[in-house]
Amino acid sequence: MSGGRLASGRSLWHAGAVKATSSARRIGTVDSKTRGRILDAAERLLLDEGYAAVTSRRVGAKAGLKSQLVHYYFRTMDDLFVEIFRRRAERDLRRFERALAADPSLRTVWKLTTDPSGTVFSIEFVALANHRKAIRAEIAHYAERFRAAQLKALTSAFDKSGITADQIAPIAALLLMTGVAQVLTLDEQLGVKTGHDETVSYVQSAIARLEPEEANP
Amino acid sequence: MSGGRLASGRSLWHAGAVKATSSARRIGTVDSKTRGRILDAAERLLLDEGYAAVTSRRVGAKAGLKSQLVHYYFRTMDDLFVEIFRRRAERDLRRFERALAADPSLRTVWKLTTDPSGTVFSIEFVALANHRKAIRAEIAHYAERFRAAQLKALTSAFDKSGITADQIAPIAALLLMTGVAQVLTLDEQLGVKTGHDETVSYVQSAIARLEPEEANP
DNA sequence: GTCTATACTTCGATAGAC
DNA sequence: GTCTATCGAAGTATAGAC
Repeated sequence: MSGGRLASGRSLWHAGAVKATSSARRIGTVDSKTRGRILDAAERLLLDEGYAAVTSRRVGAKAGLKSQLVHYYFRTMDDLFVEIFRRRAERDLRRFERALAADPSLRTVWKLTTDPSGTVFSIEFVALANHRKAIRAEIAHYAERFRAAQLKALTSAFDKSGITADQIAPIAALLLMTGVAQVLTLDEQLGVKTGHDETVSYVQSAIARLEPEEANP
Repeated sequence: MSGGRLASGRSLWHAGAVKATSSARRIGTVDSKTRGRILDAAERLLLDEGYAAVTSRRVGAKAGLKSQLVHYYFRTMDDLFVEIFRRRAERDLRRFERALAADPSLRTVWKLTTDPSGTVFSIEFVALANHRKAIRAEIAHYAERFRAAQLKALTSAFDKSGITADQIAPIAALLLMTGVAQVLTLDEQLGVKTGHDETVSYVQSAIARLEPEEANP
């Protein structure tokens, strides 16, 4: 077939000679509107077709720009990936904190955890992180932050509902919910739905048992 | 950087002109020893560096063969991917059935489910399936078979231990275990371990509660 | 800030000799 | 069954004009 990108590019697979010293190469400002469009296009591409589809040429095309502009705003494609991830993670983190501040309950955590696009996003990045060190570090960092935020909310929800540690520890409940959400989403991507209804209703009844109804439906 | 492969290749990303009719191109026999070596090398590469590292050239190098031999044994790279998957899935499936025939218990299912290489393998393929139709179909097929085999074992284990459906349905228990195993493995790949000990011991005690000790430790 | 042009690398795939 | 040779496409990245 044709050439491509994912197998050896200077910056993509090995570290590459970074030429740390000289290099007067110009880089666009972070608050540029064009830069935002590039990130939008790249994120869409990532979600729809996987990280392998995120090439400077395709991103440029999707954004209606010359592919070279991608290189103007991002020194390497790794930089672009890290930025896509950071931007999205930061946004989701805020959304999370806002929702949990408004209603710190088990069911809110469950609702947020089962957002499919969030899972697709993180699966794609875990696969990507599998072989790109710079990206792995970034993801690990946000994974910890996410878990901390969720744990905090879950802990306060447990306190409120009087759930004790000998029933289940908040952190265990969190990993359980995260895991279930992940399998369900992955399955769905494949078109597999065996047992989904039973599992969802099990989780929901477990939540209802631990955290009896109070106000919202 | 350099060229590469994963972004547009004729057969990799779009369907490509398959030229279904003519094409007298020769293909090696399925029982060839060389073919096996190619599959071994490709599987290792996939596990260690991700699917993007599986190119005909790199596979050839890893197997100590000319890359063209990869094309001799596999018409397209998609064919190679499907074969890697099929071979491994079939092997795991047999291993599964053997282990569960010997000891059809909840804890055996848990032990098998938490094999990290199995999870890494399937994550990699789910990411791959995200944008390759032919592969997705294959994975979905095996996912169903796996689940069926596991479910059968779990159902018989539940019967044996007298676990009833109003505690938890076998299929729900299966998805729960699969999900937890997935999160744990993914986390570990990133170097994140927050809450793992608590979660593992929760699962183990849940298993012990549902399925009281009998013989093996 | 954006564009044209271009260097260089790797990829998938095939043809044809041995 | 394996090798040499080669095509054509796509990728990352840079230089330099506008």
